[in-house]
Amino acid sequence: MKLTSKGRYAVMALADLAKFDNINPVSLRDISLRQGISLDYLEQIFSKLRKKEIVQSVRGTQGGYVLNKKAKEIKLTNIFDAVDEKVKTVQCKKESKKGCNGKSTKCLTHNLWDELENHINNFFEEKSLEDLVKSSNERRI
Amino acid sequence: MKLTSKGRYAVMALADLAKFDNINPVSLRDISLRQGISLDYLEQIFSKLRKKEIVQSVRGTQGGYVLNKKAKEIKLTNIFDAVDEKVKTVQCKKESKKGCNGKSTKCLTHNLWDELENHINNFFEEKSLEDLVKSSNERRI
DNA sequence: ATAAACCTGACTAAAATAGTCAAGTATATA
DNA sequence: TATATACTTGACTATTTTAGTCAGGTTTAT
Ligand code: FES
Ligand code: FES
Repeated sequence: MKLTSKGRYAVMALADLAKFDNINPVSLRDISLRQGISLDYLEQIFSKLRKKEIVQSVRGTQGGYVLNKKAKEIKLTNIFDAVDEKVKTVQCKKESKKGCNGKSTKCLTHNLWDELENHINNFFEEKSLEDLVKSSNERRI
Repeated sequence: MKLTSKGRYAVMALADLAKFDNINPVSLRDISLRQGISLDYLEQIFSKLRKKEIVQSVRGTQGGYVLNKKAKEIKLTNIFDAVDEKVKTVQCKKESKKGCNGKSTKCLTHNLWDELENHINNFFEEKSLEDLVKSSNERRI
C-alpha cells in the first residue's frame, strides 16, 4: 500500500497555494518551480481540481489559480477525491467463485478492509488544508 | 493509495490457517482451493512468512503450514511487514533540490504523511489474527 | 519407491504510474 | 492591437509495479 505522486503533488501544490493570500492568483509555473513538480503534470492535476471546484482559475497574464473555498473547508478527502486518489481496500472480485467475491459470502477479511478504509478516511476527513499550513508554519518558528 | 494482492492474500491465507487447529498442518493446496488463490503465488508468500517466523513448515506427505505463534500474538503489522507490503507515505526524494527532499528542509506535507503513516500503523498494530477469525465467526452465527 | 507437499529463482504479461508533447484558447497589459 | 503569459485539453509513452506463471528442485510419510 502506498500513496501515489498524484495525490501527494495535489496536496503539496494546494498547500503552497494556501500559503499565499488567496486574492492574488498563483501561477502553476511558480508552484512548479517552488515545489519541483513538472508543470505539465501540475496542469493535469489542477484541471481535475478545478472541475471539482476546489480551485478557481484566472486566465491571462498575471493569472493563475485561487482557492475556491476557505482553507479550513477544504479537507484532504476532497483533494484526494478530486484527483482520483482512492483508498481502495476491499477487493471483492465478482468473477471468482471461491474466496473473495463480495456476494452473499464475504471473504474472511472483507470486514477488516472495510474497517481500515473507514479508519483512513476518518483521518482524511478531519485534516484540512488549514491544518497543514498551520503545522508547517509552527515548524518554522 | 491501495492495497496490493500480496498483502491481501497473505492475510486471507493466514486467517484461513488460523481457523484450523494449529496442531494439524494445513497444506497450501487446500488454502489455494478454499480461497481461490494461485498455489504458486501462495508459495512465494509463505516463503516470506516462514522466514519471518510467522508460520512453520512441515515437509513431506501430510505436511503443510502451522502458525508459529498464537493467533492473538500475530498482528497485521507483522504480516504486512513479512510480505513487504509497506505503507510508504513519505516520499522525500534525495535527488530533488526543490520541494520534497527529506533533508534539513522538509516539504510542506512531510509532517502530514508521517502522521498518516502512524495512524495506519496503529490500526495494523492493534488488529490480530485472532480478531479477524472472531469477527468472521460472529458474522456466521 | 513414490506421491504429496514444501522450496527457490527466474521469467513475463498486463496494468498502473508519472510523466511528456503538441496544439490550442483566453486575457491583461504595453 | 500585438504579445506574452498562463490556463486547457487530449493523446501519447517510458518506466515501474503487480500478479502472477513456470521449471526444477528437495524433503519425508507411507
Ligand atoms: S474483500 Fe470483499 S469478499 Fe473479499
Ligand atoms: S515528504 Fe519528506 S520532504 Fe516531502
